[in-house]
Amino acid sequence: MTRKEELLEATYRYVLEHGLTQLSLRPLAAAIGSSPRVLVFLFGSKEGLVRAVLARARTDELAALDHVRASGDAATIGLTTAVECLWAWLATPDHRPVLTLWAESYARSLVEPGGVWGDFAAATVHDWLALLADCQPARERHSADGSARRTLALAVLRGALLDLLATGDHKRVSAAIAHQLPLLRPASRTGPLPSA
Amino acid sequence: MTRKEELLEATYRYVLEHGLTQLSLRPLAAAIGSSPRVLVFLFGSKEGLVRAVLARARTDELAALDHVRASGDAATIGLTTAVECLWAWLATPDHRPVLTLWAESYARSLVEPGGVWGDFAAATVHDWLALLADCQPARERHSADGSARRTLALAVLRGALLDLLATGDHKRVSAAIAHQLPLLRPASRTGPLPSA
DNA sequence: CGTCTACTGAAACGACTGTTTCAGTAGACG
DNA sequence: CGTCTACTGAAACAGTCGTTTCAGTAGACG
Repeated sequence: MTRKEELLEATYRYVLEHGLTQLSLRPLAAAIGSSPRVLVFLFGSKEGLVRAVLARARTDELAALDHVRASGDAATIGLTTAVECLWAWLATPDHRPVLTLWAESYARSLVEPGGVWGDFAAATVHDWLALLADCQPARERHSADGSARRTLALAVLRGALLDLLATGDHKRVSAAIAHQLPLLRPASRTGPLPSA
Repeated sequence: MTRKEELLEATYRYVLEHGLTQLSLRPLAAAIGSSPRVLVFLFGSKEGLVRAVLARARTDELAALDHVRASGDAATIGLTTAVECLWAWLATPDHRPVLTLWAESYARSLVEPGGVWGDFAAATVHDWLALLADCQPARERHSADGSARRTLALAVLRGALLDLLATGDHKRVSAAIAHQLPLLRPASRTGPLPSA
């Protein structure tokens, strides 16, 4: 592992604790045992460092998504199972820092669309919708109804995440997700079913 | 209207365009025709000004909530109508700046819980849950099931808002909300109903 | 040995930050 | 008129910011 990779990992850990929008080179360098000079030398500029951190965070996010894809042939598990699996990942306490960073980056890209943060918000919406589409049966996937239903599934997950990050009330929010799960079946079979 | 109120309104408009976390006194003062000296004199400090702006934004938010409460005796409209009404407000293009500011403040209070931003995120979750509880029938309101269902309603609204702010795809997101509406009826009557 | 490349510490640069100091101005009151 | 209070413009203060300059050090190669 090169020195650059080491410093990126250390910076990533620092950012998970202190946030990214107010990141400053001198306090960061002091905390991770480096210097502003070296950080700029290795990453080109502070902007380059921030980009690298965002890319590093994206690695974690994509890993979570791939974990869902790998939990069986995607198209067979359906939205319900996908949401269940994704929520299990989102609600894991260890993932809280990276999810807070995610929320911070999302909001930042809404306020300042251009520049370093770019279209982070739109990109992540697209990523997650693509995953959910992969989990839908082919016929449902390409229908307007299917588009609305995976959009709904994503909204429930994102909204529940915001609630959980703010209140920490795992029990209440997970109960809400549990409420929603049976309602994500194909439209022709909405409502309480005798079995799957 | 005092000079202080005028400057607060001008600052509020400026913040809706430029964001709040990166607010700086000199560019702000230049844009609204004042000076850093006067802003500090009137609001005590930059922190005092930020607090005043947050309180000003809260005024808009509470006005929207009261608008729902006033649209009929709250307890009689139910979660479905409440969500429908709230989404109409959230999806109004004119409200986009204040909602972006809301998302920014929400994320900021997650990253830095203490200080100026305080418990903004937790407080706003509580406000909205309280409104939704007001819209539930008394018996449902005090049940664990009712708590989960209004939590779910809030999550859908918040998640859909994040999607809309990032993509602007009003049609797709509103379709998702429309999908959810019939599913928010009391649990004993979940699923497609013959009528209300 | 000499030389070249990769890397890094210390310090300085200019631009910005919130805040304060100082010197007023404008208006009300006696 | 004098005086007092409320307000404000200009400038300076001390601090931090990202970045750059300069002067090296360490190691590889010939």
